[in-house]
Amino acid sequence: MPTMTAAQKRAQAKAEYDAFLANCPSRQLLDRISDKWVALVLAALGSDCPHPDGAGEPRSMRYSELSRQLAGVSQKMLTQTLRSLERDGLLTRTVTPTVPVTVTYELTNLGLSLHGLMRGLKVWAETNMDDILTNREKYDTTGGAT
Amino acid sequence: MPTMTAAQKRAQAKAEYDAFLANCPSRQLLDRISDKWVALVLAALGSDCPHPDGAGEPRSMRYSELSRQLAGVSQKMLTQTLRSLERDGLLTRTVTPTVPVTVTYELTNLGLSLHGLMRGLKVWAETNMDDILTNREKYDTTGGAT
DNA sequence: AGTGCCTACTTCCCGTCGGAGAGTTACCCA
DNA sequence: TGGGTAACTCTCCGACGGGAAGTAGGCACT
Repeated sequence: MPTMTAAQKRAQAKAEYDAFLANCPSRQLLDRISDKWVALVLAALGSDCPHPDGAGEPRSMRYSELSRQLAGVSQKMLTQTLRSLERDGLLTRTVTPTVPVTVTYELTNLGLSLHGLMRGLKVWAETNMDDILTNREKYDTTGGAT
Repeated sequence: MPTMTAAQKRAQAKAEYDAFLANCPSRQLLDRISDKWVALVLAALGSDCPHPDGAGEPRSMRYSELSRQLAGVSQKMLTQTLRSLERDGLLTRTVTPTVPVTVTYELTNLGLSLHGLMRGLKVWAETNMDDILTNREKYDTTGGAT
């Protein structure tokens, strides 16, 4: 690939994002979205469960609502996760000056496109839990006691 | 849930797996698969790229091969990740007593079912990298300097 | 015989990250 | 003035990940 304009190079670079490479930006992105709380936040911010096949529409949720739904998340991690997702443009943060201030979060279109995958992960985990548990038992019994 | 056989309880538990609950086993599973290295290992252990639309067949790879492909992974994390994936029955570990011992890893059917999702994540990251980068710039410029 | 090397780990040290929980701000109402 | 609530923010600390060096054991070369 010798003679090439900058634009062409850029276009090719875009096409060549490869998360397998340590220094590729997409690696950092994959790292960020490969996160328990990111997955759960994105899964939560779609419809609850009405459309198991379709992706589901974005659903705006309040901070406290998310905190309740994602049982066990610390406030620190929830805030931190939401901030990074907002920064990446996956969701929007809206402050409404009500009695005590109300903050709502809602998926953007970009976020919605990830939502499908994340919901897929969640569903996969719930679906294959039994198999996994069985495999673990087998592994621990068979190979565990060397 | 008073009178119930163990089998009934198990059946109900299966139906009620919900990764949103902190104490649900599927939460732990989601936590485990929401991992940078897990995602990359699973993505790597499918065909390289020949069938961008189809999932791709499982491809057995050697330890050193994985180590090379997943640039930047520490041996410790690679071993650790592979072990946990083996324990969960997502891949098989095969030791061949060749010159220096050769260890190959290959996806099981269960692993293959996750492979699709992981590849999806990786592709998503590579595809939307530009948007994300743009959003970050915008965010850092707009909201960064309060 | 001894030295070296190769693969696939394992061990140790240490910096960073996540969890727990208390504190803070801002506003309204009694 | 005191209390209550939502959405954080701060602090401490233990656990986890990365880097690098050490290990096993079998062949190959000198």
